Amino acid sequence: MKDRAQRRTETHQRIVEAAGRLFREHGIDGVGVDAIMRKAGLTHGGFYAHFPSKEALVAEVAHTLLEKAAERWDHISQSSDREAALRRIVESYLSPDHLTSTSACPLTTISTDVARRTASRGAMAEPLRGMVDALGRCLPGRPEALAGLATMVGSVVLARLADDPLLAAEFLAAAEANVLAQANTGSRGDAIDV
Amino acid sequence: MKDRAQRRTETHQRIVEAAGRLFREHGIDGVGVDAIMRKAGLTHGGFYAHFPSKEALVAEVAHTLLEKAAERWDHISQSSDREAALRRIVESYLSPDHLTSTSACPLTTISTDVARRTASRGAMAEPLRGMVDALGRCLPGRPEALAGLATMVGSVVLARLADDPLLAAEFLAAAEANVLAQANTGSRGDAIDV
DNA sequence: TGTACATCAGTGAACGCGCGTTCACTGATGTAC
DNA sequence: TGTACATCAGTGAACGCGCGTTCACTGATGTAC
Repeated sequence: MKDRAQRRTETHQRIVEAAGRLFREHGIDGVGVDAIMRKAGLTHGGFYAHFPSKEALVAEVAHTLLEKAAERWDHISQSSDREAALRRIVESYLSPDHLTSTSACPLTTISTDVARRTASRGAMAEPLRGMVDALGRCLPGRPEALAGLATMVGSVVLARLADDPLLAAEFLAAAEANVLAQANTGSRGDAIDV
Repeated sequence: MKDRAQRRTETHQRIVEAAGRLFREHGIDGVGVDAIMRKAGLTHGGFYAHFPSKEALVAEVAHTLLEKAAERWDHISQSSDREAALRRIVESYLSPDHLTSTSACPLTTISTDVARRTASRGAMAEPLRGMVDALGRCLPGRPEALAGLATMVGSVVLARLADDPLLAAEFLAAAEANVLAQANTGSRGDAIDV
């Protein structure tokens, strides 16, 4: 029974992992159950031994993907050197690789799709709060964390839409300057130059 | 011949308009040609008298929607009172109505869908540059405009995802403070309090 | 330990359905004389 | 101005296809004695 349960869990995670990659690359409606199961090394019929519906998978994938990102940020934000932690988060989020990676942040790839679906809307809410909290630990306050996350997500989305490496790089650089500058606002002192 | 051409153009625009609303509300893959034509007061077969394919419509809708937004911002940004112009743009973009409106900015609703489709990728690039330029006229420089647009787009997307009116309002308020504060950065002087 | 039976993750054919697209057609609007 | 013909925006039935889901089944792994 233990082997069985363990294998089952492993397969379940393999499906979630495969779907996570495919959803981010082609959009949720751009990927069928068949393609997901093939990527997970299985056939489509077995899908319903693991999920009641595709919508249930979407909700789990959305939550899982953002939860992992939240955990990473949480870990980094525990560092005693706040500015270094902020720089680590911001620089990796706003790196050129993030624009094309199949492991891109779900906030920049499937957030609008997820928000529209009643079944999965809300699945990302809790890890989203976690990301705001983690960022908040590296910045003067909560408003800076909320705006900082928004700036990063928006710049990645717009950089992809620009369809021009130069404009894309400008978006990322401008966002980086904006967020890093927030570290020195409010009670911490005067703004640095952007 | 003039009546015919005029009627044809009107119908064409009616289809684009209907598709624009439906795409933003349900996503591009969430709306069929049939639904679009019915909303435009026609039957689905007539669609191909106006567009070679659904993908062609997607590209035109994406471009048209953002072009209109760019023109609005461009007009506002011509004002002599830069700060008032900025406030007009920012406050309307970050109003609670923007979260649920069927005429929401396409950058916050269909940008990821559009960016993924080879046929429509790039359709929004030119009006996107226009929006950056317009915002730039109300802010000290180009980096502030790029970051400001990213912040506004990101905060609307995340506010929708929050699935909680309070957190949503926090995102919008934080973004508003961030962008308005940019008006006083760089060569213009020290930062105002957020 | 060996045997008989139970479980159940995974298979693959089949389903109904809605999609994007095609096409023969209609009938109102346009042109030619 | 009136008549005959041409045009073409729009109709609606039909198409092939891929989707999400179902289901009878298989066979490896588990349990009972």
